[in-house]
Parts: sequence; structure tokens; C-alpha cells
Amino acid sequence: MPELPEVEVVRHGLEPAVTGARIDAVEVLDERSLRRHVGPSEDFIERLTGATLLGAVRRGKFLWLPIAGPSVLGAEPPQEALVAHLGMSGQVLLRDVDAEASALTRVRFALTHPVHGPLRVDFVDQRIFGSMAIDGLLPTPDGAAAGYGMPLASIPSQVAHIARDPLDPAFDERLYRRRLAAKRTTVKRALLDQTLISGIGNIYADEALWAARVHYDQPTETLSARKSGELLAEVRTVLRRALVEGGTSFDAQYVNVNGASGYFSHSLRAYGQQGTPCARCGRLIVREQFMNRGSHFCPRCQRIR
DNA sequence: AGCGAGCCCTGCGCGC
DNA sequence: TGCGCGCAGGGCTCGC
Repeated sequence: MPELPEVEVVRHGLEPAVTGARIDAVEVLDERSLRRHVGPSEDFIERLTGATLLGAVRRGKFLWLPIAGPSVLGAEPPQEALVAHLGMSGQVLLRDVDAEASALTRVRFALTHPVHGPLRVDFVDQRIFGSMAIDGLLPTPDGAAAGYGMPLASIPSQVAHIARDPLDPAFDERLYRRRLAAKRTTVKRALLDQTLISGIGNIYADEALWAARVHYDQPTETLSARKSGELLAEVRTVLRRALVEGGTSFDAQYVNVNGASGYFSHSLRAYGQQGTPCARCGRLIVREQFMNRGSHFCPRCQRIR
């Protein structure tokens, strides 16, 4: 599901609810959702119960909630965080304390916020490709804030290999362009490589490639510096636009923390548009199998050259 | 280094 | 109506 805009919508909704909130209780309804947690679910529950959450941070498609250190004064920087990845179908929902959990709820948290009072956070995930874990925080190599949401220069160890995303002020565009040019691969594969540039998934890769008129299978070393710059600009544009519209929802699988859908599906020009005319030239959009998924593009506007 | 395949899963919509 | 198949916003690991 969720790519950068959808995860950011979730982070943004979660931030005011969890910042400064204390975890009163944790319920693990399906252990498979803790696949990436090192240790048993009892350990996950024990370490979180009574802990205070400090905020909500995102890099690419990863989300984490730093946990207050043991100091009563809270003067020490946090040492660990609750890390969440939504996978293909994960949701984080804010619910009333007495609301029924849906059948697909995998982990539930009861929180008390100093201002808003008691609330519940449900981690819902149909396919269980998403996960939650407690993870240690490491200093960022460049000393900059690790992600969007808190000015904290430390990152969960599980997220350390993930590149900064293109909306991150500390995203190093020169480094990205250099690494992209040095790669011996094709351009969509590179856009989906989260260790090169993060936050882009199948939808926004196809949308940005369409906007930049680049074929998904174009070898990266044949992409001119100018085209490469245009493509990155289109990536940023499409991510920002999708964010403004609340993300892309095709069905109930993607919703914000209040259960509402996003509107960007109405703005898609390539993804899922096979058989409909290209908005630029009128030629029918084509869908091809690529990396075990669909790639959608205009055969006239987007050619390998 | 890069790539394809396989794996982790559930549920939906479609065609027969 | 029922069933099988293909499809789905991701990512990690392995062997070539």
C-alpha cells in the first residue's frame, strides 16, 4: 500500500495523539506482526507498558515512535523506538477506548495522553507484511535529523540502511545523482531501491516516470544528467501532490488514522490506467509485467532512448 | 553488483 | 452459487 505520502498522512495523524502519551497496556493479537521484533511478544509488551512516547518520525515508508529514556526528568535522549512498517496493507487507527477491534487488528495499545486523555491505537494489517518492533536508536552518520517529525539525529538500527527520502531537507541530491549514474540497472528498479532513494513504491514510480516521459526499463547509465534531474523533480512533485490529497486509496486498505480515504487515485495518469488514453498524447496506456508487478506507461511518450 | 525467484500473508474480483 | 486464478501501495534473503 502505503508509500511515502500515505505513511506521512499516518505519521501526521499519529503525532498529536502519541506525543507525550503513556502506554498503559499492549495487546498482541497476532505474533506474526512482531516478526521484526527481536525477542518474544512478552518482551515487546513488557518494554512498552508504562513507557512514554515522544513523537512520531518517518523516513521513506518507515515510521517510528521514540520512547522516553529511564530518567525521570527526561533529560537523556531516547535510546529506543517503537518501529512500524505498514507493508502492503497496514493501517494505524486511533479509536475510542471502548470501540470493538476489527478482525484484522494485530496489535492494540491503550494510551493516556496528558491533554486528550485515554485513547486506543490499533495496528491493523490484512496481509501481515507490515510489522512492529522495538529497536535501538543509532546516531545518524551525517548528524542531521533522522527523518521527518522530530529533530532527533538518531535512527532505529532496522532503518539505518534506508536512504533519505526526496522530501527530506537532508536528502543529498548530488550523492543520489552520482550513485544513480554509477548503477548498472534500469531506472524503475533504481527508483524502487530504498537504499538509494526511499519512499517511492510502484504507484509513484509509474507516475513520476510518466510525468518525466521516461521508460521504466531505460538503463540508468543512459539517462542524461538533465533527464535524471527532471525525473527527481517529478518524483518530488507527485509525492507532494499526493500528500496534499491525503494519499492514494483504492479501497479500505489505505486510510488515515481516522479511517478516511485519500483522493489521489483520481489524479493517477499511469498507474492502473491501462487501456485508457494517455492524458498527454491520447495513445492507450499499457501495462507490462515487471519485477513481479505491473508497470504502467505510455508507449508513445515513454520510450527507451 | 545485480537480478530473479521465493517467501512472508489475506482477501477481493473475475471468468468459467 | 461455487471455485480457482490472478491480482494487490513492500521488503528481505538466497543462489547464480
